[in-house]
Amino acid sequence: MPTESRPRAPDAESRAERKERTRRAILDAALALAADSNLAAISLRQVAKQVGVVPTAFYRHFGSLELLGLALVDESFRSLRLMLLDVWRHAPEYRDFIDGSLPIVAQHVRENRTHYAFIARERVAGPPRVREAITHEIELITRELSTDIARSGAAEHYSSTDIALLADLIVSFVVTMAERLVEDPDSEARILAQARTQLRMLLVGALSWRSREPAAGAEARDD
Amino acid sequence: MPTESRPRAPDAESRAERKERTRRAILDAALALAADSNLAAISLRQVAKQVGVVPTAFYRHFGSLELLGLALVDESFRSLRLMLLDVWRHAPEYRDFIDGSLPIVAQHVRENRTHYAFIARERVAGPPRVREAITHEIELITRELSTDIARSGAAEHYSSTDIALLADLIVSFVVTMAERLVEDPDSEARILAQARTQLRMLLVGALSWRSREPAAGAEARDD
DNA sequence: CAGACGAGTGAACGTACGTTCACTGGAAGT
DNA sequence: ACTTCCAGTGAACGTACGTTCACTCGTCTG
Repeated sequence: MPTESRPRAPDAESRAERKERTRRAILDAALALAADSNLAAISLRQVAKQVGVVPTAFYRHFGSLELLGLALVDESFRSLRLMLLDVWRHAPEYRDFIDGSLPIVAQHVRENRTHYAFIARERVAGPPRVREAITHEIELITRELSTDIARSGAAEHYSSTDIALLADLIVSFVVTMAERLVEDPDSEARILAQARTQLRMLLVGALSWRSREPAAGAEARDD
Repeated sequence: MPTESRPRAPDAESRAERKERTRRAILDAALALAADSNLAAISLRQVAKQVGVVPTAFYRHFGSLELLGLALVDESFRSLRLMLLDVWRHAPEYRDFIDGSLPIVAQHVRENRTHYAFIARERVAGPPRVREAITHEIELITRELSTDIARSGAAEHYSSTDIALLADLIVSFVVTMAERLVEDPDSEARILAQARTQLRMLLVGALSWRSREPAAGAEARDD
């Protein structure tokens, strides 16, 4: 039996399509409102008004504002992880890692500014469940970076716990950098240039801190 | 002429004293409410209720919630700077710097948890003016750390701009650490131990990243 | 001692909030 | 064709919000 018995109108949307469209509109409206600086906790009614729908309709899609927040966290980190997969795949060498990865991260922040603004805000000021979800996602990324560092063999003389600490150091720094890019998008070039130098300070030093002789590429610097 | 013409009751407060007491109570109540996880923007009425005063009385002390926020930022950073002065005075050597300074910072966070929680939250989620004030204060601290690093001669082969970047790296890291201490006070020991190692990774490496031979104390490590 | 001052009061305003409930009307299922 | 389903409606609820205003009444001042 066919799913739709009367596919008369070719440009018409199915009921499921319309629902998904409204759901997306709610997510986007929530992001847009979260990007505005006023409130950390966004208002259900504001979201509904922006979507052009009555407040009650919200509950057809999300049981509460908190669940909407969790959905946004999920969505934000899904795209972020895709980006990171791409970064790590194309970064076998550390000199390349910094110069190659930072612009990709910056581009992703630029193209998903509302997501990052939401995450940055809710990470410290959101409802507890949302905060926990964000913290957990960042921990997962740190863990993945740890295994990636270990697999790359860049830190042979590191214990596994020290590798984890190094990964945490890098992730924390990038989180801070992303926050700055969100806060002041016009200064992207300056923020990136500074972060490039700082990450090099951090990595070149950290990768040689336990060894007596410099690690591979540690003393290579030409500018 | 005496300020008080009839000092009859010895335990009675002057009008100015009572006003100051209420002002302090408002500041404390606002901090206590900001420590709770619910709202980034605290409510004037909640503050008044906690103080045990009618909402209108608030305006005798602060023109708006934003001005109250700015007062709290001021107060928080005043005590923070006093602590930092103490830290920097007793840290002429870098090995000592880490082991000596981190516990002091941790103690200060522990003893002023509500202040730090307020700053951490409002830094990214507060009203724009409050956010700017916090950013500015942190920049001032970074600048002071820069001059302190330069004066100490620890980074002779650094350009002044690179010293500023190093200082920013350190301050950003400590801000992140403070946020974690606020979020999870029970893990203070673990957070501190990890931060100790990470700061050593960062500093030992960074201080030698431009020089061919290791900087003073860079290779000293015994655990 | 008498008047000015000013911290705190109490009522009232308009607005916005989250959530509930019964409902409508068109698409989906049979 | 007839029924079921369900995204969206609209009114209503109780509560909380920031801000205003005229006021009290103890303290300070001249």
